[in-house]
Amino acid sequence: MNITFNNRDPVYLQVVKYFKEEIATGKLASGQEIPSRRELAGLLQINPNTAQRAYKEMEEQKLITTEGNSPSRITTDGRILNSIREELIQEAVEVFVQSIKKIELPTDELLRFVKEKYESERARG
Amino acid sequence: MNITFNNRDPVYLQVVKYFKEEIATGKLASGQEIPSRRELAGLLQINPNTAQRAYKEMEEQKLITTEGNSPSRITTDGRILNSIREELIQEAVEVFVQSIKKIELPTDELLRFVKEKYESERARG
DNA sequence: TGAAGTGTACTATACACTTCATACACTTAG
DNA sequence: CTAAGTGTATGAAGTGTATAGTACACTTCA
Repeated sequence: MNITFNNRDPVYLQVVKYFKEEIATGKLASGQEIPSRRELAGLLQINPNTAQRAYKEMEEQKLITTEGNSPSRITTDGRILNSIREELIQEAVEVFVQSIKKIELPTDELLRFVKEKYESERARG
Repeated sequence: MNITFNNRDPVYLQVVKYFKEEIATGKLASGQEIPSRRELAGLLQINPNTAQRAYKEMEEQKLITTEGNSPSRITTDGRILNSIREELIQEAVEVFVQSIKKIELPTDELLRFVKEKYESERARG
């Protein structure tokens, strides 16, 4: 569990995004068990209610499923699993373009900035 | 005054960003007068205190200056004016890269997504 | 059977932040 | 001088999030 919270966004949404990223990168697989609410709360040092809220959000988005009181699992719905990666990318690109478009920067210049920053960031990570 | 507010970010910060964009694109020039707090509030349909807070924020960032109760003006400090554009770009790129880096997308693929979205957006605007 | 763990739900509280309402001192135009 | 407009300051109100505590039905397992 390698996750650091920022103060800007709600914790439960950051948890949701974390799980989406884990799925998108294959670190969490179809049908895989995930920690219980209380266990996750302990791992991340957050309140159990916050963990519950994150899981509830993921249930509604059909990322995970829960039957009775069995441990929750990553969904086995292939369409959803495949769409998560695409969704994360499109969402990030959308937000970025909206935030930058008023500057009226030439396309090649913009791409150069992105390429530079992205590669320097990947070199570290 | 062409500005639409979202519900996610504080209004006063959206106002600040709006002014920065106007400066970065040359629509607001060095030393130019800007509306009074109450006048801006009327134009944007916001509370005068919210306008005040936006102006206060811009004062602190030295984007605008106010002497006595004369109308506030865009700063004439060339270094600041030149840095605003760069700042907006770098900030947007930084946020974008941070939000996307965990997906581990090949660089060329990422650039293709950005290029596509950016150009389709500029075609409309 | 009984204890522990599970998901779920509810209320109450605290805190940070934004926005709103009001007031005050000052300057300027009529 | 008076009235309107200006910038500024202060406290109240509203909103959303996180936390705390409790409760209940259910399953699992010793």
